[in-house]
Amino acid sequence: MAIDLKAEQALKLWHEVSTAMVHGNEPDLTQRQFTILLTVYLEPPPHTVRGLAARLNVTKPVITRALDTMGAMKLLKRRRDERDRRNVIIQRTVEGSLFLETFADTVRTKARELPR
Amino acid sequence: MAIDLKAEQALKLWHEVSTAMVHGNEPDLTQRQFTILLTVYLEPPPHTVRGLAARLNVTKPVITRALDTMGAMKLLKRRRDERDRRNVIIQRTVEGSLFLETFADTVRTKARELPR
DNA sequence: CAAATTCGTTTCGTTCCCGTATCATTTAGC
DNA sequence: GCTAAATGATACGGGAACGAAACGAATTTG
Repeated sequence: MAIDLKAEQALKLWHEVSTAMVHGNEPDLTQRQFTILLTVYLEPPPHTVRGLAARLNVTKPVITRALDTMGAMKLLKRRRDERDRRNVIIQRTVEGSLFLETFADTVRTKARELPR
Repeated sequence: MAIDLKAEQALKLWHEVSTAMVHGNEPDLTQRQFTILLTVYLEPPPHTVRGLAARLNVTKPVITRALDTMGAMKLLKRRRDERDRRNVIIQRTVEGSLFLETFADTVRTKARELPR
């Protein structure tokens, strides 16, 4: 059975989750950074700087900088591709998985509490 | 019937909507700006700078600047409170309503297409 | 009516993100 | 081997957002 949302429910869901994130003290990621993080965790590897840039329609430095920032937060990590040492493979971390699990829980809770 | 999402569905929904927004050429709002916009459109008026700052746990200049930015985009507008001229009332606009309607449509479409 | 308070804005200095252009390293082609 | 191409990182200048503090205007208080 498909997930069917009314327009107001959709907005309310986004509002509550966003408010929870802004209000809380979780890592403060930009829209792009969060999108990059989700892409790495949801789409099949391997992920490269170039691939992510093309996938999200942004320039390469955007990806490099996002990896710097989120790498420092331990949400992602870089690894050299040994088969072609020009490439950098972006990998998940335990901390990143936990962060996204917590986020998913927030979404689920807010969705369940949505008025009909 | 409550909206019941699996963790993976929640992440996937966020990912697809975020990707659509990053990829598209819609107004580029920060997380905070978008949250402010949703608050103004979803919660009962009147909305003041001070009220929004307290509601979202941010400083007042954050609200003032967000109103500058989003006001220039015509997503919101300011009005003096004539009963107490120290206050500024934040109001919706037609453009803002349209923008959020389009956004809600994106969420609904992505939710409906979610795998089980 | 003078002083204190409230409200939104502005200023200041800082930090972060952006796109363009360029760089170093590695690989591929001849 | 030597040049050309590919990949990711970096330098640079510009713009936007940040928090803290100070400010002007309006209102409330004593």
